Amino acid sequence: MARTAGSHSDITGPKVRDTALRLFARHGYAAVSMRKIAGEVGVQVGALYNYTSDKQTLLFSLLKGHMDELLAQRAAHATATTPMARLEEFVRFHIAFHLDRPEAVFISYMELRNLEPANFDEIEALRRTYEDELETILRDGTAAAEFAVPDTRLATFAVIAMLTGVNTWYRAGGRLSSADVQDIYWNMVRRAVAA
Amino acid sequence: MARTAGSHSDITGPKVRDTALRLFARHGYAAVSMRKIAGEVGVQVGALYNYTSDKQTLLFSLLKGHMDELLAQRAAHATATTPMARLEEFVRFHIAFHLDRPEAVFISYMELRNLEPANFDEIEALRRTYEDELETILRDGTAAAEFAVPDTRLATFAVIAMLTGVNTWYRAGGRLSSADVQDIYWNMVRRAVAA
DNA sequence: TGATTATATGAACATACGTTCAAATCAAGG
DNA sequence: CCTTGATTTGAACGTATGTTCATATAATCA
Repeated sequence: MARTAGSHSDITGPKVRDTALRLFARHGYAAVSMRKIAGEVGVQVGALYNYTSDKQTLLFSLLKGHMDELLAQRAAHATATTPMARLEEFVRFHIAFHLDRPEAVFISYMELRNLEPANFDEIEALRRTYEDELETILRDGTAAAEFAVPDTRLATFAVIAMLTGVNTWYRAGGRLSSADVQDIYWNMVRRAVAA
Repeated sequence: MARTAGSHSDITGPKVRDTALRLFARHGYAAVSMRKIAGEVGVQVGALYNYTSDKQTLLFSLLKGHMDELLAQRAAHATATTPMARLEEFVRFHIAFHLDRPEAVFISYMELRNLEPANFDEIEALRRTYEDELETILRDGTAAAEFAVPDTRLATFAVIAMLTGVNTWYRAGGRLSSADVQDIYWNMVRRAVAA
């Protein structure tokens, strides 16, 4: 017996995960059937259930994996000390990370509403943790008079929306590199919040 | 015979449209069945087809109506002359308009991928028209040395993403009014682009 | 090789989908 | 009141959905 156990211990086959990620991003969770995923993997639909307990768990697992990696990589890259340097680091990290995995980013806010409540709450808590890192930077910088931000919570939302928006237009291989985009956006963010 | 004619002339019943808008925004186009819409309207599913030729046309009609109103209202509110004043006017208009109809805004970029190609192209053209208005302002201001924007196309995307992001957190009746939000965001936008 | 375990198949299940249409109901005017 | 036309019903259509499971195949290791 190899059927996957409870939802906490799915070790979904990577090919199933990759295929589901791509199809969910392209057509949306509700519009992609388990049979479509199986077809792209090259397998009959029943075989998918050796790798996930159900479709909802597959979606949740993709979003959870994405958020876990976001927080892990962010922790690994946070080394600066002054608010200004920390903000620049955050901006560059956010753009680089998000441009590297557009599909995971896309479904991670597009398919949130298709999560069952408990799963939704778990993903939202992780997102909140990430946003709080930026807010802390903005608050520290404001306290140190490096930034002039009247409302740190709003500024956090504004900066994150602006940065994540890059994914709506950026295409790898286009006129600009990730580093180019980072330079331009960092310039705008800095001027928007600097004292 | 009263069945709706071709998709160009649907005069969908307002209650059907309102219900569909709300359900599509809450659960997503693919997850909402015609039977669910009918149930909320208080009618059997067959009756819906007196008001729309099919489900896809219903979605398209909602998005088209939203974009048409966006462009019409924008045209009615564009009166300023200097780049700085025009930018402020655009920022305040965008926030006010979007905060007023969060559900229409939500489905208008969330359900784009569920449009058939021809319908998608039509909505995208309207969106592009709107974005071009902002880009023109940024270019004029840069030429007049009022703004310092290295890449007007990127700055356009950045500003629009930042402004539209308001809809992800704003809730009517909360701590801030639409005017408060406009003040705070205009302050950030101005500093991000000003020379 | 033979036994054991891990995967894959193919068919079935109950349910849901978008759409159509004859028949029933309703609204308005003469 | 009766006719005419607009609207709604209720049932049916073919197809698709997520999930299960006995059976068959493939891989692993003694």
